[in-house]
Amino acid sequence: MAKELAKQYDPKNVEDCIYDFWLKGKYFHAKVEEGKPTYTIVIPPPNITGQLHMGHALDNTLQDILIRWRRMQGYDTLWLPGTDHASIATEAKIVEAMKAEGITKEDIGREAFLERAWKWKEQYGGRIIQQLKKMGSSCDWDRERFTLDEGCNKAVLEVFCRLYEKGLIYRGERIINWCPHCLTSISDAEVEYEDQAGHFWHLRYPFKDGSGYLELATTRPETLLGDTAVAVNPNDERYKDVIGKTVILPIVHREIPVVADDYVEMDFGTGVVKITPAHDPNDFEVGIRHNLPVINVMTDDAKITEDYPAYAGMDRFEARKAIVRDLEAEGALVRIEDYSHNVGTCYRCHTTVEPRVSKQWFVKMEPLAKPAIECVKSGKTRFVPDRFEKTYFHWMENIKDWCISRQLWWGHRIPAYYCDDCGEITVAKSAPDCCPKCGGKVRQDPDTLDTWFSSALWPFSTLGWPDDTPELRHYFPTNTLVTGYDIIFFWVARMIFSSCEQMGSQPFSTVFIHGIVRDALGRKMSKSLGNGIDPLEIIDKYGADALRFTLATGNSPGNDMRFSDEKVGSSRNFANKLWNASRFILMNIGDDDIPLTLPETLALEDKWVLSIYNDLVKEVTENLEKFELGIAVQKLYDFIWDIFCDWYIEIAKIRLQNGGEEAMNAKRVLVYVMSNTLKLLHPFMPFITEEIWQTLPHEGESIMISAWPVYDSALSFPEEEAEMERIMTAIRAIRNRRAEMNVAPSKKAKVYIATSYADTFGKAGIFMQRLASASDFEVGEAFDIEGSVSIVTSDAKIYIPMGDLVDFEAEKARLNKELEAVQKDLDFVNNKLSNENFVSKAPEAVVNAQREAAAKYAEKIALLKDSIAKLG
RNA sequence: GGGAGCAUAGCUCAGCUGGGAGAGCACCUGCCUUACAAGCAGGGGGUCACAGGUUCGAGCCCUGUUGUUCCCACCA
Repeated sequence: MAKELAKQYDPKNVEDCIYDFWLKGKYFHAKVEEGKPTYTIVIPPPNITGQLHMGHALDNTLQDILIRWRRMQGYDTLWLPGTDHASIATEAKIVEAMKAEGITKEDIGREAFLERAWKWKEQYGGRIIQQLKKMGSSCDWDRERFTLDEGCNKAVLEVFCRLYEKGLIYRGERIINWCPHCLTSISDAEVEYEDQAGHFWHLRYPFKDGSGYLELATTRPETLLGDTAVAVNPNDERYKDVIGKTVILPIVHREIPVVADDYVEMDFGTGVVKITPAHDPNDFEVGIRHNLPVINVMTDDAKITEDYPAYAGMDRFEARKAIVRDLEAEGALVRIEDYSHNVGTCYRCHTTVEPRVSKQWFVKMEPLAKPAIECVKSGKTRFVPDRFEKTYFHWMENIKDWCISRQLWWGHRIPAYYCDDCGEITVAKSAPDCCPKCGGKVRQDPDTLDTWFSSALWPFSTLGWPDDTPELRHYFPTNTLVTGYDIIFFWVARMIFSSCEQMGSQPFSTVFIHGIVRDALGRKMSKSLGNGIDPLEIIDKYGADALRFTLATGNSPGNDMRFSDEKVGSSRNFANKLWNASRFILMNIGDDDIPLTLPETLALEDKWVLSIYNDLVKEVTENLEKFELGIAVQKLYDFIWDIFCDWYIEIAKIRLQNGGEEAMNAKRVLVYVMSNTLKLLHPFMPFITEEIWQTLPHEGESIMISAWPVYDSALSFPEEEAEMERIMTAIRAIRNRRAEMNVAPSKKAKVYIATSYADTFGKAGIFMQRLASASDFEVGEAFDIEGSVSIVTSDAKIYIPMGDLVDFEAEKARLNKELEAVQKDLDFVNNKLSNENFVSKAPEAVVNAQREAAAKYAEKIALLKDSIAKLG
């Protein structure tokens, strides 16, 4: 039965085993129980290319805490897991692997490429799932999904067609962000702006009529090849006369007009701007307003086209140098100025994006944004912390159309079919045999959709939509979405508008936002810095519980946290503390049969610990409801370590040693408090709590399906709490005094307590022996002890005869010092109480508390004075 | 240019709706007190960034300042 347990807890022997036990019990599986309240979380699907990092570890710890807690509360709980196909990232990985073999995408063709991609997915896609299991994640693995699986594809096609029919998806030639490295368009959200040091090249564009020139500045001289106008502000007095004139583009020697447009700022630079509609979003708009030609001067990989033989084939930055040189030779270069400016880069590869005109598919956002804004404004979806709603609104209110087509193969293929004969475009869920208009041959659009298009449908596509499934009816809308603030735009916002549009309802009621996990120095963990900490290594070293506990403790909603090894170390110590507390209990109960209920007779200390435990239940539950996970876990830590271990167990030893019924009662309370506290801690530290709970007397198969404790007014004992507090104060005061005097714990001394709380202290004698090195103990109204140290608390005066150890002068000085301090306290409180305004305006409870404090201080002063007087 | 966060003990951070400041780590002292030295007991250490204001009362609310981090934005 009672096996010999190691002094130190070793998570390695425990965690995998317990996880298998949970899987075998099917405890993670959501059963779709009609009539039961539900609690649902869909996982932010990690990329199949990814390896578990601290961000995942935090995100999934928080989700698992919420899920486990709600499951114990009796909800029909679903945590739906899955992975994301991550089109750009995955395709890049496979292309790279092929490069090593010396082949390209084009060499093998689309089908063979996709075959490879799926193979890759089968091989590596499950890796991160295994890693999530190491964390203890209680996902319903029977319902694992993939953003590119059949069901998600069905949902994607449905949404695409619906939006197309409503006119909310269109195809058009627009200026988009192009990544010359990834060779695809990317959305606005996927552009990351970086401040880069660059230059301002001041150039001269001469008038055709020879009447001088216009001076302007550019940060990108190479785009000059595509200039089709020069613009000034219509209200700019300086240039009133040149509007409509013609200038000669340097180097190219093309004639281009001077146009007037409000876009030009008069007080910036010279007030003249070169207009390159094909390579600048603003210029593109200007071009439309003035009906300017659009001249694309670059290839897909950002090299100059054959149209400019002098620069053809040059990379854009190479071409820049060559063009500047030629400008200088031509006398068109005025000067070069240092200038730092914002440059857009690809979020994946950080290549400078090239704005480029091309034909792409777009989602018209404005009509979709409106209901999505309303969804949050009305409170159907709320953000925790709510300041992120501001971010969300700002983005939604200024949203532009979403470029959704990608020039990639790995992804959901756009369901648009073009007729080569008549040019008809057919958008349909399944490929038409021929053109519905002319019967001609059709071919499908080669492009795929932005990965986020399918992730946007995740909360309902994973539940079976567009089919009407029991899961969808039962679990949708979901409850909580847990994610980092860094993907509010990418994902959260898009799920909200997609759900509002397709489901007519919010996808989830709460968005619980967390920050990012930084390294010990506060730096973002990154591959290039090499400062990433591998969660799996941490688990290996300290255990998953310690990692989870650390992440939960550090969590304050929406805030970043720093991660360090030392923090996990103290979490591990806590796990060990828990382990040893349980060892102590197990050693004491031995083979005894311990009922799981509380005994009829409760001792003072029992009532005290139960009362505090009972409040803890209430507080932890409330904290969880408010997503204050870090506060909840801190309270559990304090209770377990300070209250239960340091005080209750120590005191319980007295009765345990006495044996008999007393001992049995103590055991029952120990088991009761311990196992119920384990339940409260279980969502945070699932493995060790299960392990201990199983070895303690228990009912049921697993702690993870046991009932979450509820507050019980029968366990509220405020009177006993106050009594214990008096005793504890006295014990602390004695310990303090002895420590100051450097008295070894082994040197026991008799303790006399003079107090008006004789009843209370009457019960404390044995505590004093155990916890305050008392050899003997006496309570009375007053004592007159020769050669003793006296200690004063607000409830009692304590004498400890120490004989020759006592230095009367020092003793007197100390007491006087203390008297002074207490007098100060009393003055402060009295000052408050004599303030008319305070007494009349402050709440009664606050005033009463101050009055009580004053009385205590006064009492203590009296006792101190008495002591001093006795010393002569 | 707009917006947001942060500033509390040597370090990392809590501090819920305003009622005399807390934890962990680190440090100092004493203890192997048979659950735990990954521990026990005790201790030192803070004009809560600065300046105003509201209030009987401000770490907390308001205004401004400074420092710092981040997000958004088309000034070529």
